[in-house]
Amino acid sequence: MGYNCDFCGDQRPVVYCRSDAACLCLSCDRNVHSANALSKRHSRTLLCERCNSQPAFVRCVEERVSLCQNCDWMGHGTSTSNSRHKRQAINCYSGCPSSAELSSIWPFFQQPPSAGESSCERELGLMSINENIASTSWGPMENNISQDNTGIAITNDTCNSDKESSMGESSARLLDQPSGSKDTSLPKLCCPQTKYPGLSEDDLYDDFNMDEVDLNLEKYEELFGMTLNHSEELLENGGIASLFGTKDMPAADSDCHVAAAAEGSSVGLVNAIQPACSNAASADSMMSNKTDSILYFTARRPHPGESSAGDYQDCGASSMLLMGEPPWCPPCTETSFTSATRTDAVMRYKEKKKTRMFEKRVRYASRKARADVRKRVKGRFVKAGDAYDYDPLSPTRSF
DNA sequence: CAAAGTTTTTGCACCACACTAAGCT
DNA sequence: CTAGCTTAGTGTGGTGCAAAAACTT
Repeated sequence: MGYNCDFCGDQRPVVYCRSDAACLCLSCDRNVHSANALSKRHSRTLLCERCNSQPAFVRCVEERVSLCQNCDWMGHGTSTSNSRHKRQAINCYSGCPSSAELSSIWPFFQQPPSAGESSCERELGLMSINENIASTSWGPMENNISQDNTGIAITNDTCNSDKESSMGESSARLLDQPSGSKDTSLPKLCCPQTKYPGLSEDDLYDDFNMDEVDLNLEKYEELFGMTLNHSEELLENGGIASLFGTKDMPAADSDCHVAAAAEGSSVGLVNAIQPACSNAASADSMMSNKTDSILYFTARRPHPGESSAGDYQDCGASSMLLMGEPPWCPPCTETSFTSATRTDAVMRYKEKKKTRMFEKRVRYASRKARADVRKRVKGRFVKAGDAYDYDPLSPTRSF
C-alpha cells in the first residue's frame, strides 16, 4: 500500500497519535512518546487498517479489522450487508507500553512482523500505562471528568489549571452540581463517533472527553465548516433561547451560562448533523459543534483580566470549565439577550472567525515530530552536533 | 479627564533541516 | 507516459525582543 511510519518512514504504521496527527510504527511511537512527560500523555489508538490514515475506533469482530469512523461507515453502513457485524470499541492508551501490554489492552492486537522490539522498549522501560486508563479511559490519567445530564463533559485538565484557579469556585460548583451530575466519573471509550450497536448514548457522550490538541478549531472548521455555519445561523436567527429551552437567557455576567447551555444544545445538533458529514466524520466533528458554540459565547464579551476566547479555544474541551454555572441554574435577573446584543455578538464572532483562519496549524506531522525533538539554543534550532541548551529528549540540559 | 509611567499581552523573527513540489532528463 | 534526479521553497517549535495594549498613578 505504500504507507509508512510518519516518523521513520520505514516501518509500517500501527498506531495513530491524535495529538501529533501522525501514523507511527510501534518503535517510533515509543520513541516519540517517551521523549517527555507531555508527549507521554498523548493518547494513541490503533490505525485504521483500511485507509491507514485515520485513527481506528472500532474493531469489526467478523472481519477482524480495526476501522476508523469513515471506513466503518463505508463498510458497515445501514445499506450494506455488513451492517450487522459485531463491532467493539477500541480504547486509547498513553504512556509507552510494550507490544505485550498493548496486547493486553487490545486482545486482538498482534505485533506486526516488521516491528521488532524497539530500542525504546528495551532501554527506556517507560511503560507507564495505567490499567484503568488502558481499559477504560481516554487520555491522560490526570483528567478528572464528570458529566451532567446534558451530556456535557467537564474536564479538569492541566491545560486550564491557571484559569481554573480564577474560575475555581464556579468550576467546583459545576462539578459538584448534585442535581445535574450523574456521577459518571470517567468516560469509558475513546473514539466512537456515532451510535453503533452496542454503544450506548453514554458512550456517545464520552466522545467529549477529547485530547486537547484535537480540539483545534480550524481543523474542525476546515472539515466541518457547515456545522459552524449552522451554529451561526442559529445565532443570527435568534434561536438561542429556543435552542436552550429557556426564554430568559442571561446576558451580562453570564457568558458562562450561555456557553454551557449552548454546549448541551450542541449535542443535539451533533446528532442531527452527523449523518450529513459522515464521510469525514470523526469524533472531532462532535467537538466542532461544541467548541464553535463555546467560541461564540466566550468571545462575546471577555471579562477584564480574563484571557481571550482564543485562549479558551486553545484549551479545547477544558474551556468548558470556564463556563461557570451549568444551564440548569436559574437564570439571573438581568436583561435578556437583546437583538442588538446578538447582532453585535454575531459581528464580533464573524470577525474572530476571520482572524482565526490565519492561526497556525500543523500541516505536516512529520515535521512537527522532528521539530519536537530538535535541539535548540534559546529557542532556535542548532546544527546537529553543536552545543545546545535545550534538548526536548533529555530532562537535563547540556549546560 | 488627560498625561505620564508601568505592567501585561501580543506578534514575530530567528534558527536547521527534513520534506514537498515542481521542473527537468 | 513513467521513473529518477535536482533544486528551490516550506514548515516545524521555543525563545527573546519589540511594539501595542491595558492599567495605574
